[in-house]
Amino acid sequence: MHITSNHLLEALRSQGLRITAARRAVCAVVAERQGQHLTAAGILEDIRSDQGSKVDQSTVYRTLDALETSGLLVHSHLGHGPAVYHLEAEAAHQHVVCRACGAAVSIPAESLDGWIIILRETTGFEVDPTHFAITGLCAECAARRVPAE
Amino acid sequence: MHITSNHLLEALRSQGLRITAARRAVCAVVAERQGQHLTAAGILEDIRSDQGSKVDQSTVYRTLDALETSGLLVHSHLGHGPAVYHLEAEAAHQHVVCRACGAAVSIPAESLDGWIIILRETTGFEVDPTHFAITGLCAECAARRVPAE
DNA sequence: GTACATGCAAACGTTTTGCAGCGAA
DNA sequence: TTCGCTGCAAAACGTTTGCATGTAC
Repeated sequence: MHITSNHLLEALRSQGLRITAARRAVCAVVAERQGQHLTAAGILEDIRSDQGSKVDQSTVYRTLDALETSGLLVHSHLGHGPAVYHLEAEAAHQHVVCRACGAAVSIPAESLDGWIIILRETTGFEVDPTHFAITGLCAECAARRVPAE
Repeated sequence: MHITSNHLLEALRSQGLRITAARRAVCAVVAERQGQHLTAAGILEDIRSDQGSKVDQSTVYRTLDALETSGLLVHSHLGHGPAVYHLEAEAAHQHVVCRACGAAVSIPAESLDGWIIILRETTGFEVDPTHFAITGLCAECAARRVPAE
């Protein structure tokens, strides 16, 4: 599934919001970079360099917020650092991230299915199976350290 | 298992650190409030009200950091807001965080044990079972929205 | 006495907010 | 024309750091 900038703008319009140059710029970057982990700062820089236009950071945050309200975008806080945004409709990219070296390991999606179902039955919580990051230590870093932190 | 303030201070001493009034105050709160999700700000307030003494926030952070180095304390980032601290010796639990309302649900660590073991055997990755949050929708928010499945 | 720890204050990175003017509808 | 949106600047937030003083050992 491919989301275009127009899809995003249409979602904003259907919320009764106006289509402005700033919102076009943000949506263009979000559509262009889909599949990546976007940060507000990264989007801001893209707009400045790729498009040469100037949009304020507060406007970027406000637009991302509107896109989240529309349900097309979600953000997560993966530990330290800025929040990361990605399209809700993106393909699953489940991975675990090494907190020491930053390496990402892909894991089979099905392996968690049973647990997700149990969690839903016991707590009502709907785990988002398409996107979450788990931290830990990759094989290399685990061998180098005694797990502590 | 009950951890006392002295356990914590002893751990600091064995790192070659000095026992000071500020560290006593922080350890007292951590020991007293075990089982709860502590924040740096909450610890600071406890010290001020419960004990009437004054400790600077930077000292609280530095002491918590030292306790983490000792391995007795861990912290997690549950999305928005401040980091939460809890004793390592406490019953391990995962945090599941609602991406809509930010509510955090604690779940027993054992429910993931099988999966963690499989992951270690297949990829060598050592999941840190206390330091990650899984995103999803809590029961309330899931009921309010139709999940874009 | 000598490191080390502290309080203070200021800096930090990320995000939010107040406001006057601009611009989409 | 109207009200929503914008840029700007400043504040808010949680956390970290530099430094002179204080204190455990």
